[in-house]
Amino acid sequence: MSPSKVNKLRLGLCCMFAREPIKFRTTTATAMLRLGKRERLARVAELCLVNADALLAALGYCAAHGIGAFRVNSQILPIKTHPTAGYAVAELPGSSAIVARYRECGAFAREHGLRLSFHPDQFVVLNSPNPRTLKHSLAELDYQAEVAEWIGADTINIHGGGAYGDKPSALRALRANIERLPEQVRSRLTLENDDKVYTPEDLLPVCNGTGVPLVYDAHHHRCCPDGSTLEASTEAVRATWGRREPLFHISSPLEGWDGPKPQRHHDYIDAKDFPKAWIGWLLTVEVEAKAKELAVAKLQADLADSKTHAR
DNA sequence: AGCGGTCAAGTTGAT
DNA sequence: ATCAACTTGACCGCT
Repeated sequence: MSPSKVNKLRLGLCCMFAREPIKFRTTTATAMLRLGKRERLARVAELCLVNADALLAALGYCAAHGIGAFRVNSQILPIKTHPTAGYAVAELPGSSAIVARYRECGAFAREHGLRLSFHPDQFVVLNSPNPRTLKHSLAELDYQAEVAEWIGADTINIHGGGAYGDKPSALRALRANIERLPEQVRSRLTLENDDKVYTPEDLLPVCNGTGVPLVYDAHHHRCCPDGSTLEASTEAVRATWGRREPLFHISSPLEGWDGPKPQRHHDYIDAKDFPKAWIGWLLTVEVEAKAKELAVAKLQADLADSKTHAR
């Protein structure tokens, strides 16, 4: 295979660094609510600005080390949607400088061809029957879409949510709620197969029906299989992206595939776990491994190695 | 500086 | 019933 084919594939780093001294800060709602509103907003504004600087540093690291994508931490604006300690960006002292700093991150990413994504955490459940959970989920998506617009992130990736004992019904609820999303969220939204409820085959009809692409996680598919092979799912999933560059996830099991909890992530990626069917395509693969940038570097080297040493 | 308790939130499955 | 797992331990107040 030619080097140019391999080089179409870019690896992504998720949220944080293991060794490199680049840190994102956060706080707790409890601590902030001990303060008066004025002081609270000042403290939060400081963290938002510090995190913008950290993001710029993170992007600089990626650009310098051939890492083509970076996933942004959900707490980059700390406690943004908390019911009582949350805030609007415009309330923060120096808000225009904060936004300007994030837009600088966006400009840097664009100049260096870096792809940015968000992955709202487990509390964002678009098919929850609990109206408060749904409302909060929508608020969280709005917030992440706001920052995504500043920095030019093209994906906000979530899981299918709960099954609530009736998958077809839960999937209908998911689809209905996707269709009601505001454009700035929906245009970036993606769904990902998870490790215990929703497989690619479960989600593909929702994706094909709504135009929301599917983020294919090979590790989750191995933990929670359906009737489809990795190769067939790769093809079906790729089609949900249309002309956009697909985004996939890779990780390796902490204690092997036969260990007690194969869904737990290892520090590094075992090159044998990296699907050969993914090599040679224009594709982003986010590396979910605890050793973070060290794991990306190792996988870069292993993939380059498998290219030069004929199998 | 180091340490232990705490932290906003949902859902599932293992124990 | 409790708890760990999930993209990830980090923060805070105390000593």
